[in-house]
Amino acid sequence: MKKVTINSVAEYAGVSKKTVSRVLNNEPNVSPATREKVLKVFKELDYKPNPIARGLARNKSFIIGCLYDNPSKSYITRVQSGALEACHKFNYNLLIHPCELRGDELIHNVDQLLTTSRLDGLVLTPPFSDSQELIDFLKTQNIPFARVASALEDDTSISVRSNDEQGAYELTEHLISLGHKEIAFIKGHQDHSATEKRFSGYQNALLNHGIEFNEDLVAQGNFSYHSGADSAKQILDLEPMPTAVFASNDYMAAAVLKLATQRQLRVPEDISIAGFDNAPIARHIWPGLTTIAQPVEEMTRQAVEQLILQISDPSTEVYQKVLEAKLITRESTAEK
Amino acid sequence: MKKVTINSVAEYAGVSKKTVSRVLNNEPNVSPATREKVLKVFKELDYKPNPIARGLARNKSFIIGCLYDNPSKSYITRVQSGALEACHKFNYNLLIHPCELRGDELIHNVDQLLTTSRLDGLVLTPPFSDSQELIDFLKTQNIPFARVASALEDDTSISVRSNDEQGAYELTEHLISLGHKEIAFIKGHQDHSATEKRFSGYQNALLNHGIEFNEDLVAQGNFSYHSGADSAKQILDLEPMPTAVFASNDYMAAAVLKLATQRQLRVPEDISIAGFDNAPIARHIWPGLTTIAQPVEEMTRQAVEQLILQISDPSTEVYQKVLEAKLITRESTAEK
DNA sequence: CTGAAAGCGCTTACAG
DNA sequence: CTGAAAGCGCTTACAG
Repeated sequence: MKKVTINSVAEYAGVSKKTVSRVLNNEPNVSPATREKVLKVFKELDYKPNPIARGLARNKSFIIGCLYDNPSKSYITRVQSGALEACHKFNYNLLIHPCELRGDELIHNVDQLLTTSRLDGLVLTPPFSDSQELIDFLKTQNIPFARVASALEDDTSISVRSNDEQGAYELTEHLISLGHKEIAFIKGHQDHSATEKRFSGYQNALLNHGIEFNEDLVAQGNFSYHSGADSAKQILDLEPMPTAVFASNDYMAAAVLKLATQRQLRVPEDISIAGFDNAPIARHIWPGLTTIAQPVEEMTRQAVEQLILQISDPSTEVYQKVLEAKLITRESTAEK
Repeated sequence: MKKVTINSVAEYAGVSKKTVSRVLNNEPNVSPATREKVLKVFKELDYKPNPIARGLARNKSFIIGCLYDNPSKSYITRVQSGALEACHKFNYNLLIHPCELRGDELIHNVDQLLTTSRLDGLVLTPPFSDSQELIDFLKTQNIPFARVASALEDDTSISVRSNDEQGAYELTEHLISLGHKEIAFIKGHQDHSATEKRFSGYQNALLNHGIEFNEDLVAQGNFSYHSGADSAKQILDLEPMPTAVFASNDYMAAAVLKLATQRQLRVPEDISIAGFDNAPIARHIWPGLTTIAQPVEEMTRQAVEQLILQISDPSTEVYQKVLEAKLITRESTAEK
């Protein structure tokens, strides 16, 4: 079976390969008759243009790379789903690249990625979207990128995030409105900018409602279930035990719920528990978790869509957007 | 900033571009001195070979595509993680392609994928690894592929799966050994071959222990949490209520657990619940789920590794492997 | 050990 | 409306 190329098609159809190319790319300036003829030959020979040859000639790959390193698997799944939606809309494909490294290693690793596969652009998710070093590197390499959920101020690059601080503020206010005053807090991963944002939302809500901030009620997690379990132990061992726990994501909140249940505590009667993200697990456990819905898919979808627009036309205005986060109340929180 | 190509390097170093190419690819037949010289120029000019040009010349892309359509997000995450491990080991990258379509649409969609991005190979996960139609298509296209968790008999293509039937048998036997006789079963998605395998493991265990199979105890799920919730309702409404429930995956088992808890049933005292897969959720909920550990990452890792070996050398023997599944007992099952 | 030529399968820029 | 030429940045096959 011989390979079918633009040359075989041209020969078979009795036209030049430039004409074939024109038909292929739906360009004007081809008479309807020849266009018909060429299209017919495409079918007869089952011709498939070679994307690599196209890529070389046009200096494009139609592939977007997605960089991530996140202990929450569901976050990654949602990121991918949003990214894929945007990619497929424009006939791009998505290459995934988890990276566990920091500093020099990170730059080297990304450099390697760009050397192995030519990518038209990169979408950065936390914590990479907050890495100034990486961003500077990408700029020197002249490779377009978009940031998701980044708190970095940089109006020269695409950024879509959600309002973490406001979300945390609302959730804390919700707990306060239920009569809670001793509200423990579990922080997220230190490298993620969302961690500080959520923490200050919590602190500000306390402040504005005249509740004194108590450092003893704060535990350091890293967004993983495991870290939530450690923090849960620390918090549930406090005397007196807080009446509510606000974890910076749903996985950690689920860990608190598990330990509380194991200790025969009733949730929410004995203790209220809330999370953040509205990950699937928030509704898969009993009681369902009160949480903040963060539009992860939508953030990523918009970021990638804008990235592709910018690739097509570098003069496109740099898109910067903040989406709303909203409170979802379920059974895990109740009046004190 | 001018682009640095093999030509600029050759010119700058005062050698032919073939020599540069040799150094680039670590080929022999270059004197140590010239090799040194060229390597130095690489650094000075910060030369990065263009992967697309290489791809065109060698007819390779160093990209593997991963096809999936699975309601279980954690399954996908595990598949990706195994696939990535193998890819990175050989300097390949991974492109992900979820596909929701069946029949003609599916073939067309995959055809489109291959037209947009040249892929060196494809790894098929359930239910695609069981689609004879897709497999036939890929064979006509001459594109290498590997099947994960497929029950299809085809010794001409790479296949790595785990022993679903044996796993289900062991889990059922575990429940029987605890004194259970009315064991409900929730089936998985009809398009997945694992569904029938697990079901027959369950049936055979009953048979071999002299327990009559009762169709009323069987519910049809599709591996999603939602379908598990529907099946749970059906099962827990039975009179008399079964004393144990075996769901074909952990998500569905989690849904049973949630409904049981909502109904004030104590697990495992009032009813034992077990799943399959050993997904993260199995240990994130309370009580933890007894389940069957399926080596999803390892299956995919081996499949992709073999795929890459076959791409490098088509004469490589076709790899076919069945991995063991093993019982993990947690708190959700107990003596009747 | 080294290199000149041809080619991978397309597109771009130009000419008619 | 159509095409011949050159080029994208590499590698392969061959010659010396």
